[in-house]
Amino acid sequence: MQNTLKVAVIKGFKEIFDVDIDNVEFQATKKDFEGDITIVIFAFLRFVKGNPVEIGTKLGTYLKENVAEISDFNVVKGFLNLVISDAYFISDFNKIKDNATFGIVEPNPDDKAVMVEYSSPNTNKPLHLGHIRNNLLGYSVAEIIKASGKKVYKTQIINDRGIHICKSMLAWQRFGNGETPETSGLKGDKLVGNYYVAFDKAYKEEITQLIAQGKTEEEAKKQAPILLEAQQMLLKWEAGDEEIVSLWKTMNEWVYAGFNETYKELGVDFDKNYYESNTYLLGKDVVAEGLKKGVFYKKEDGSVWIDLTAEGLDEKIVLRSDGTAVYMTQDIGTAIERFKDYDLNELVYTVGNEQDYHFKVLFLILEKLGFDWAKNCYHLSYGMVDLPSGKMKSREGTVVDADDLMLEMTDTARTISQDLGKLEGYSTEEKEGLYKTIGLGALKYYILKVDPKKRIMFDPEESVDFAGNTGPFIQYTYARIQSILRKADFDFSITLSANEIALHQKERELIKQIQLFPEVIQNAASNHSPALIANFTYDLVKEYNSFYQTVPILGCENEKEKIFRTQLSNTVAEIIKSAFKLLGIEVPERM
RNA sequence: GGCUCUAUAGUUCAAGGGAUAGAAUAGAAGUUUCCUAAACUUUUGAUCCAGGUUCGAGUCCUGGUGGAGCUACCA
Repeated sequence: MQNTLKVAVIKGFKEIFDVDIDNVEFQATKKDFEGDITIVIFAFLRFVKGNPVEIGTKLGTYLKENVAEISDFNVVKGFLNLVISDAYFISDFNKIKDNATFGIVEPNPDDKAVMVEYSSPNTNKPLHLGHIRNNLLGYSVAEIIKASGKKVYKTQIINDRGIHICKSMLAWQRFGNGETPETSGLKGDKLVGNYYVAFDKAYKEEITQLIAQGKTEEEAKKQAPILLEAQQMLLKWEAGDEEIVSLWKTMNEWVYAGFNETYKELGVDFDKNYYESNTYLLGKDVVAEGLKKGVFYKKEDGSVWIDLTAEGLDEKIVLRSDGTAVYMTQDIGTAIERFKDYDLNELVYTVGNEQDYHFKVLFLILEKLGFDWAKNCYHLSYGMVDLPSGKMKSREGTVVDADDLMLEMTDTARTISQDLGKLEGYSTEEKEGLYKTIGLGALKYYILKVDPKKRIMFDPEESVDFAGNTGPFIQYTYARIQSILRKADFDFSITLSANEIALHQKERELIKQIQLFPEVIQNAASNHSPALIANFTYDLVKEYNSFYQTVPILGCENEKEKIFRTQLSNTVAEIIKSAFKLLGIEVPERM
């Protein structure tokens, strides 16, 4: 429609005013004014001198005469509001209702793919609320990009090596008495996490002792025997010590089993896992090459650096003086590896905003090394999840555990559902599945509706609601529509033409909202923002509920209107379902 | 100190440089003979401050102020 109008407007300006307009911008007409689509005349004042109202009137008259779909117009100040004919809306809606994948673009198999990295946990502790935001965002963005017509690979890099896992291993050796997930009944990640905490406790005790013996705090922190032992263990691991490597493998397997449970509950998945134990040596040869090319330089002590002061950043180390890799080295190597492994065009990193600087530097380095895909790397940066009690700190035990939180949400959904008592005739199993759908729907929607780069204040006690702009509110609308469809004992699949029905105002509004869906998906994909999908869906539901309360659907006496309104309901439900799928949220048939 | 992000109703979130800044929640008042009241309708209430650019600024620019993060030969 916009394209048709654009051509007509350009032609109109040429014929009426004899000027060439390069671009025309449209916006949806505000609800308080009559019309469907609006052209802002002010924007043309630099081409055509004169009174905006006069220009708008002339253009409106021209469009009404020359564009079949424009049935009327009005001009308010500098705004030309165009009224689009019912016939256009009805014929467009008929196309949408028969299109099962409306808004979703199939990927072209020949196109290069997008890789989305998210989650990327450490193997020394369970997933927490921060990981939930990361996982939900990464998964949803991957699904949205897929729906926008690109092939997508979901990946995570598992940080399975380093001093942190040695700490858990050491504590387990010392205090564990051979405890396993089986003997303790604990999830593997929880078990290993407990030993990480145990290490920290023992470490702190040793520090206190050393300080009592007269050391400074700094000395004590560096000299605590348990820490030195953990560092020894890391060296042994790097040397391939059989006993250490075997323990490392065992404990990591426990953690992976635990993570997989959490991922499954959360509804996220991955196409490929990268393990840091395999990738931590990558990147060194690239640094060597870069050194030859003069991208990097070497200091007297042998460490390698890049000077980014010309770009307004600092100098950054890329290789230690002992020749070992740092985080940046690995990331350089891993990025290159990924572009070798897959036919990629774009790489998205879902990582918290505390690493904004790191990724800015990383992308800049890749660009300087001459990789032209560097400009297609994107850091999907998101804000922290804050608790009323302050920042989450794993060492202080002030974290909200991912599994616990999901359980809590399901419990809340159960309580509310039971109070409402609407699920008679459902088996216990079906009910439990539904509580999970609703509870997780609330959690996911709550987190995804917020602009990723903003921080979220999360109050576990009360912040996740079931009324208002929430997941369950939208799920409820879907379930209600399913109820209508179950009761519709007539054939609502037949297609009605424009001369058979006249549109009610609420139906026009609803169709306009429905038509936006494909554009919203594209926008959400290019902005990497699930929040756009969430807020669109909420607007759609608001519009539908208003329609639902205003005009009778099954109770409508006019048979054709009844059919049309049922079709509208069905289409709204289909879009809710598609949109929520992109957010990783399920929709219930009943609730 | 330097760099980055952020600031909108009491609270949680919206607003592609466009019209009278929208929702939700909390507060006040109402609506169930049709389809699920987890709904709907009405109502009170906000752009951190000072400049600038523009026909037009919550949005862009400059300078403040508040909040957060980064500024490791940790990851």
